[in-house]
Amino acid sequence: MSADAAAGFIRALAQATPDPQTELLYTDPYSLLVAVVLSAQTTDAAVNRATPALFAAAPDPAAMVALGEAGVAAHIRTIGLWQAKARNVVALSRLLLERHGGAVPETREALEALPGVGRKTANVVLNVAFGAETMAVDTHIFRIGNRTGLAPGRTPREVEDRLVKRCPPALLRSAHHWLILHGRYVCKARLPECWRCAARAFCNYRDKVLVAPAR
DNA sequence: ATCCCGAGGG
DNA sequence: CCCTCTGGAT
Repeated sequence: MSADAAAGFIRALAQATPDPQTELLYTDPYSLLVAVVLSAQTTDAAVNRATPALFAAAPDPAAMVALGEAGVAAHIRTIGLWQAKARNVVALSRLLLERHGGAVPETREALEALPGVGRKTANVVLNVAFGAETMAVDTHIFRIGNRTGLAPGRTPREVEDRLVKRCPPALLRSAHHWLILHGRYVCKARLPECWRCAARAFCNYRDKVLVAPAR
C-alpha cells in the first residue's frame, strides 16, 4: 500500500468513527494505568465491572499497597489472569511510591520497567494520559496492518513503526483507537465485514477472504 | 474449540 | 521463537 493510500485508509476510519475516546472509562494516569494492566486478554466489560469498586477502595498507589494482593484479588477475581494481575498491580503501585513519588512516570522506559507493563500498555498510557503521539499495537491492529497491507510487519513493533511513519501526524494520537475499534467490529479476525468497511477503497482483502478464509 | 484492546519468561 | 496465565465471548 502506498503512503497516500495508507493516509486515505486512516482518514476513512476517522470519518466513520465520530468520537475516538468515548468508551474509555478512565483518563487520569493512575486509574488508566491500572485499568489497562487489568485489561490484558479480557473484555472491557469485565474490567469496567470490577474497577469502580477497586478504585473506590484504593484510589491511589498508597491505598493499593495497603489493600494488598489478597484485597486486590478479591475485587478482580472475575477478570482473566487475576492472580498475576493482583500481584502486578500491588508491586507496580509500590514502585510508583518508591521511584516516582506516587505519580505515574511519563517516559516509556520508566513505564515499561513496571511489572505488568509492556510496550502496548505504555503506549496507551503515554497517548491517552500524557498526550503523546504513540500507536499502541494490539492483536487487532497487528492483524489489520498485515491483512490490509496498511502496515505489514513480522512483529508488533514493526507494525507500530510503519504505522507511525504512514499515519498523518495530525491523526496519530487518535488513530490507534480508530484502528482498534475497526478491528473489533469490522475487520474482525474470524468474519471480517468487508462490505461495510469504511476503508474498503484502500484494501483488497475482501477478494481473498471470500475465496479462502484467513488462517 | 479458539481467540482475546498482553506480559513475562525460557 | 515458544509457552503459560485466566475468564469470557463466539
